Amino acid sequence: MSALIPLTTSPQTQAELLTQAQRLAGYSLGELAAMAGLPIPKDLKRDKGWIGILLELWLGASAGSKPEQDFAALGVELKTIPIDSLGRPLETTFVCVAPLTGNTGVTWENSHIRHKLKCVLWVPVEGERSIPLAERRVGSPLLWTPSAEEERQLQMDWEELMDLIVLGQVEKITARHGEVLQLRPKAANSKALTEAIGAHGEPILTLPRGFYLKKNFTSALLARHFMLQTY
DNA sequence: CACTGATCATCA
DNA sequence: TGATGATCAGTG
Repeated sequence: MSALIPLTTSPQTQAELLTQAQRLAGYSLGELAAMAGLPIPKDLKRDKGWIGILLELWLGASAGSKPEQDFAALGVELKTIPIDSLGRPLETTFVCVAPLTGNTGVTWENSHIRHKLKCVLWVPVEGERSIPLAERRVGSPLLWTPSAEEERQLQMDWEELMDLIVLGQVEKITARHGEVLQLRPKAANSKALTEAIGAHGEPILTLPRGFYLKKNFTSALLARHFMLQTY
């Protein structure tokens, strides 16, 4: 019997990473935080990334702020995803910031988002606000690589959205564009602006945008793996 | 219910 | 400012 302890060093293989993630399944966030010596906030209002940080700690991810995958050596990105009692996502999933300028030569193949989604370790966590944060439990992890169909969907949406961005229509994009991928603000607040291309090709200032996976996509992805109902 | 736009903390 | 980690909260 081995004690449950956080990985202090990066996992060396995907199998090691997955095994460690599997060991966490069933534990509450309160238990994992206590064992890791991490203070537990009352709720996530002022600590929206707290669960992600906690899981990074337990899984030996290079914690913090690197513009790379969480497990660069393994080519794996870590994503926690809040789910309801039936395993359905409660929120869209942020993937990465969308490039609004300098997109010459950018294709789906060499895009940042494709690289991010090449391999993702999904860790579902109970997310209903009726459950106190400390009592929410970690679910079974899923090491995921997009299927051909999933990648096709992502590419279609990405190309549609990027076309609009490049053509100066970024401010006309709504969250309904795209079947599985959406573009929404991703900023500190509404006063944080970034450069983009205007309707007449001129530079404009607009809210930074991010790519988010819609719930229908992540729901199906989790369902495919866990064989849960998708409705 | 999904969509919308806004927001929070931390780091370089 | 923009990258990392995301969720909040109001409206159709």
